[in-house]
Amino acid sequence: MTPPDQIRVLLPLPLAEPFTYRTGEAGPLVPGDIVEVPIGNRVSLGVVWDGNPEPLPLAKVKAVLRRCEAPPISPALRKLVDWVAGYTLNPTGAVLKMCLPEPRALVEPPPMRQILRSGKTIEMRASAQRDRVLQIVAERPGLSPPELAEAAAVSPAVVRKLVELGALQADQVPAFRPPPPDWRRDGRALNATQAEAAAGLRAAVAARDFSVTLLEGVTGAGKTEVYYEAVAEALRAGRQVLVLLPEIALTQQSLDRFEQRFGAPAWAWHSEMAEGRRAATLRAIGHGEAKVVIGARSALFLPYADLGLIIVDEEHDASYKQEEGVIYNARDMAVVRAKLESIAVILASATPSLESLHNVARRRYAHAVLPERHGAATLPRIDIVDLRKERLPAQRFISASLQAAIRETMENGEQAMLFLNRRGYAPLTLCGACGHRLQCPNCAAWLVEHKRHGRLQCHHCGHQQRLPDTCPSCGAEDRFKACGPGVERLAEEAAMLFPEARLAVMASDTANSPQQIGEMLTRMENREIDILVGTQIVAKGHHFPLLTLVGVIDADLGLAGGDPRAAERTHQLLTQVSGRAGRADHPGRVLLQSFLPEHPVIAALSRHDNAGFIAAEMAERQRAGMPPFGRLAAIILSGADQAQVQQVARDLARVAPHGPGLTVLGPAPAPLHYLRGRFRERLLLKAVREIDVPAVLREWLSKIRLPSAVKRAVDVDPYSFL
DNA sequence: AGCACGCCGACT
DNA sequence: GTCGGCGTGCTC
Repeated sequence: MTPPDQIRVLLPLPLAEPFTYRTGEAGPLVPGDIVEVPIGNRVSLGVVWDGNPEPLPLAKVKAVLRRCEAPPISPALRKLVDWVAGYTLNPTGAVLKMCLPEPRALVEPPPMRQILRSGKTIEMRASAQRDRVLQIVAERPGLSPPELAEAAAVSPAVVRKLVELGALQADQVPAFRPPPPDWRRDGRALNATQAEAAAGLRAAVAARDFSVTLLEGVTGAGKTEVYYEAVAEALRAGRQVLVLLPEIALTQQSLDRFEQRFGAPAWAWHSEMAEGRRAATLRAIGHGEAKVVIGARSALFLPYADLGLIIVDEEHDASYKQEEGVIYNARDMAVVRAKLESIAVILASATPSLESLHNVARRRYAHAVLPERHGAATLPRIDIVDLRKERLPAQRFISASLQAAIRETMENGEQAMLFLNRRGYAPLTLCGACGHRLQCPNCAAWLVEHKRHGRLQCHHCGHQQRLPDTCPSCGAEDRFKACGPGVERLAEEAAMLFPEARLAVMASDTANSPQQIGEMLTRMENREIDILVGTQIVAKGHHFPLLTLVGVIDADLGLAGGDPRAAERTHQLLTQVSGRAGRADHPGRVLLQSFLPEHPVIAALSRHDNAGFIAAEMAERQRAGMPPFGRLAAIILSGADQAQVQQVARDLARVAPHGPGLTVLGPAPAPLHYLRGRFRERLLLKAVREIDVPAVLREWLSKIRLPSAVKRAVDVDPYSFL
């Protein structure tokens, strides 16, 4: 037996199991306590974990340094960490790291803010900059160093030096704390169906038990207003709410809307936030001060003090899938967390995933449907432009029909949007003399020209280079030809066709911060833009009252490649884009340019036959044993030596599990067979629902020891079926 | 994840 | 002759 003063401590490191420590001077410790422990020759935070330590030679066992004054990690979150680690086949410590992304934040004293006032009169060299700073501080004491530097138009270094010299006096005051949201405020009036759905959601929250509700409603049906009622209910009970969004692009408008509704700001969480802000937010979450968090998928694992409700907005969205490190789907893990916390979760979408619809059909999820559009607006008319009949001139991408529709829209004083899910100028650049294609040195992918940066970019690894003057293959000068359209090129064509139009391009690289996106949306709302050209970033969320025409440049784009999920994805994306057209009393119109008008996806869209498409897709999945009727897991092996990776993949295939309801496909080159300098092979396990896939994977993978040069990633429930 | 240890190329 | 590159392996 292990000595009674030994405990297990999980460290936020990629370690499979907690380590054993002695309680030492730290006194009695219980699971969930945050402690400081020695590891190697440094010090790390860790969490006291459940269970008894494995016996270990006493000499190896070190003592806990101290117990931290921090809110403990709750039993539900500890269970979630263990569960996710087991399900995704990742080290438990790697999952814990997602709960403590800013480890010191929980432990450190509350954030303070430095403010400045005039200090001693001292002998120093005078300068215009210093004089300005001292004058401003005399008039307006209480500014922070960066604010003062900004106000005096000097660099922060000037202010820093004056503090150092004593000419400025710095004081510490508690950082600004936003007031809590007011759940007593009334929201917008709801119609009968909305009110009914809201009542159901309120009841689910008040039940203080696990439940899942799929909230389905077309764009503009008022989903947000309805789930705000559930938020109000959770706030009334004094509990915290997490609202997950698929993209940080949507956070700003979501925050604005929340503040309008509840009279106080929510807390944002996403990976682009500055470190200090993240730390302050994490602290507020852990101490229960942050009542509502609006965030990207990484917000799911944070240590909420008292979580009472999770909302997953746009639940069908592929961005919920984390594709690196611990590979997980935040929507699915939100349901798991809700189960472990015994709370309600709401999945909201205009185009629910087949998984969620299937769970509704199996009566595992409740279903609330908001059928009609809010107000007088009707669904847009969707027409197909058959590009086989209406040929486009070479290197042109806007058909005559679409052009005419844009002209008409502009003459009516309304706005148009052109949708093309491709960033940059052209997806491929080749040499007109020899046909050489400009390719990424680290990936099996073409380099994409971005004219506004004057560079070629790889969209997979971040490689960038200047457009060369001569062809690297044949040396021909100035013979590069752009092939195919990207949004930049589309905007160029639109500008040529409509020289008087005010154009804007919106893609993840032209508008990448919530602020920039917010600005763009405001310009659109204020009618400072006539034609908005955008990638999928414009597909979701926002409503533009005067946008009446949506042109989809290449409706077939997502259908290529043969992935059986492509149909579902494309259908969702195009439904979302189409939903942008027409609001309030302006009927909308959508033109889909397609070479495949008979394709089930395109045909269903033009008939507004959502139900028919879903039914056909479900039947096909069932026939093929694909999700949501069967389970999938992918294993991706990668390494710099292609032959070695292939060998390991074959070895793994040789010991693949077999049995009723189990199939292993592959190995085959992964969809991107060369990425960031590594070759990738993929194996796919397909199983019937009843099979415990992670257990099968664990058993299988334990049979092969990987050479250290070959890395393995496991993707349970992969998003791509290929 | 860090960090140390360890074995092969360009410099004081 | 050393300094230092990053491959490999360990941390209670």
